[in-house]
Amino acid sequence: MANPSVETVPQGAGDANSRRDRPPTIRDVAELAGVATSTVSRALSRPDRVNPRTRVRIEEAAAELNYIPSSQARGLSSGRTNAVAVLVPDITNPFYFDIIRGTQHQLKAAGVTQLLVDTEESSEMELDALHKMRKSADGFILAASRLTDAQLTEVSQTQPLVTFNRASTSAPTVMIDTPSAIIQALEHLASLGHHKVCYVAGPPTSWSNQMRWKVFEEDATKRGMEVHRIGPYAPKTTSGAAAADAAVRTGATACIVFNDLLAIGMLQRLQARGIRVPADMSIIGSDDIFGADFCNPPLTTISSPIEQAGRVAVSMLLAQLNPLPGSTTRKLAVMPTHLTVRESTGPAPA
Amino acid sequence: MANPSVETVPQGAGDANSRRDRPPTIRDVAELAGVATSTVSRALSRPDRVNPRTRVRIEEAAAELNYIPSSQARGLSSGRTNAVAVLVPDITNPFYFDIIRGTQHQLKAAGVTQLLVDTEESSEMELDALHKMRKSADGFILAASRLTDAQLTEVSQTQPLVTFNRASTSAPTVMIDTPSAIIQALEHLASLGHHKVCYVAGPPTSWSNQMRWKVFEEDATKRGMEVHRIGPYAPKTTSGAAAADAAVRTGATACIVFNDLLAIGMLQRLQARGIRVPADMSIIGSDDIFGADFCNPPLTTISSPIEQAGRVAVSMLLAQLNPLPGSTTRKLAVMPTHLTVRESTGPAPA
DNA sequence: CAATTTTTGGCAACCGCTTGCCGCAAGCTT
DNA sequence: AAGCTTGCGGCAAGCGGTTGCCAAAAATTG
Repeated sequence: MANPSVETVPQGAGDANSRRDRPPTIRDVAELAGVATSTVSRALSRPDRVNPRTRVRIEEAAAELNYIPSSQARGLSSGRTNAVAVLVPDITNPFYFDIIRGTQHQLKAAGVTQLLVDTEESSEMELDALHKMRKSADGFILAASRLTDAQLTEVSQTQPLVTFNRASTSAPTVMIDTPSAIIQALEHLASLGHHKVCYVAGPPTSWSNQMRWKVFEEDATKRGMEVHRIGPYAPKTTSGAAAADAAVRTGATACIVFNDLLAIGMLQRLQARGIRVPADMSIIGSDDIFGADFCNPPLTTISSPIEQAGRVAVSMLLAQLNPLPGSTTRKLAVMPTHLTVRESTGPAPA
Repeated sequence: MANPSVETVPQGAGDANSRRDRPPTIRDVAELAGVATSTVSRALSRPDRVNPRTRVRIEEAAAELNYIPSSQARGLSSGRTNAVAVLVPDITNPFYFDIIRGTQHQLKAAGVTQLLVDTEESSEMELDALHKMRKSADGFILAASRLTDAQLTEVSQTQPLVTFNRASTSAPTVMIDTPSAIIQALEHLASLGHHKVCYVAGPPTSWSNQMRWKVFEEDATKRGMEVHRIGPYAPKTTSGAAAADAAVRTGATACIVFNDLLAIGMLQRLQARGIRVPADMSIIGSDDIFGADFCNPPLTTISSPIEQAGRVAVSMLLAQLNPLPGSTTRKLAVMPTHLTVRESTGPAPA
């Protein structure tokens, strides 16, 4: 600093600023750096808009004061909240934990706050959250949305969002490659000699449930299998008992189950009833959630990179929020799936 | 309203307000109701501060416009954000999922937003989050804080917080009754004839880990048991293998493990090595997380109402934020624990 | 060296809401 | 009836930033 005038900023408050009780504001920084607040603001958000020298000075001042801009105030004037809301149908479900983990991770990396919302499997709550939070979030990630196509379309026109595991023509989507997964699972079952298969259905409003059933039916029929369907069941372990009993009653030798939670519940019930898995019945779950590897028997399941899906969803949303000139925003990401064969599947009983 | 002058507010925009593109602000509501914005503000936040008649009028106007106050703006002027941050060491750990679920639930009921932060088991990140978010959250819930006593004390002077599973003299705390739990577990083991017991330790910085060990050592010694200790291990299933091997090597016939994650990992390893649980070795976990009931064998574990603990933590924090005149704020809540005996514990080998 | 362009930083008007203070009108006292 | 509370609503000053606009300073040009 060769220029002494720089040091001679008007210091009305003497050293009072070194230890004020309130958190420092942009004004404190401005004063300390001897510039206007607008300059501080610019130095911090659009660094190339100010002279490198002043920028450094401001940065130093900010660092010295331990200044952190108020996201509130920033949001007020800029209209951006720097937060995105993640809506999940059921925060209790480990499947969503995985996705939350993914979004959380990626959001954090981007310096964006995650607002977590449990919509309790209800489209009303979902819509309500979407509405109430339109001001407090820059965008939304809808995991397994329960909204109708029309609702989804309407909402997506008002606010930036990306859906996860819910096809949509109106909004960017990241999906799990369910069709492929179901086909892999049926192939596995077929190779083990199963002829009578049963789909254990989840929530009727779940798009992925519908999708799974559709592909299941098509492909199993094509293979000449006897196809059954039971359900719907709530995607919880506690629903597993009913599902297991119903499954046994169909006479099927193998089940593909809507998700792991339900599958694990079935496992427990089957064991309690003395029905051996996989000797008497094979079970295939879906999602490969926490626990699928250590339940008894370990569950054969459709694995998908859920956490990664969460990250991708965030990336897509962020890309939508800050459109980069060159790149066009991706409208669809399909996450690959594979069958993780563990011990809940085996040869069809003779 | 007999006074016509009230109705005769300047209406520059005619009926343009019925369908503006931007979300309605408090001004729109004020205009529609024919009052000042301050009155709207009060009608909405301190209803008894305005005349019931005007309040109704304002409420109607607000409803008609579908008005939702901007939490940003509200926060800016009132200094409150209506959000609380929940810091957990590892969002990946099902244990914290339970507590998150509890806090989320209770916070939602209070109309407060939950800000979830993963501190990655690092006290620096924890401190950093505490600092960075001091403006964006009204209070903090520190789950299993990694902070030192001094840090905790200092922080708790600046911002409202409650700690969970981390004793603190400076901040309100909700704790799991670990001592009792460990004693119950040892009692259980003793009654099964075990004499050589081993504590499998978790993160050294974890207060509850230290606590558990302390009580374990005291009580086991008092019972004349041979006590071992191994660890520390990261509280993840993947650390279970090393822990299991080390445990076997101690010659102990029963282990009390820092948490279920680690215990389940040990179960897997022991099974892989052909060591039967509980015939050859008994295992007791802690927390009763998701999965503890369906792992193989189902895990005997220390159950505690974690989700409820989350709710209590929120209540205590909220009480601290809006002190009710009459009531004194509770400084400590201890959640009861009990031993859930499943199949991973059995008689000591002969 | 004057004229012109580009940088750089300041001014000030918000963003949407809260709140201290004030004044008016109505209700009570005596 | 005059004097005092009390209840209700408006005014206006912020809260802590951002940003369009403008002018001074610096760099470029002929």
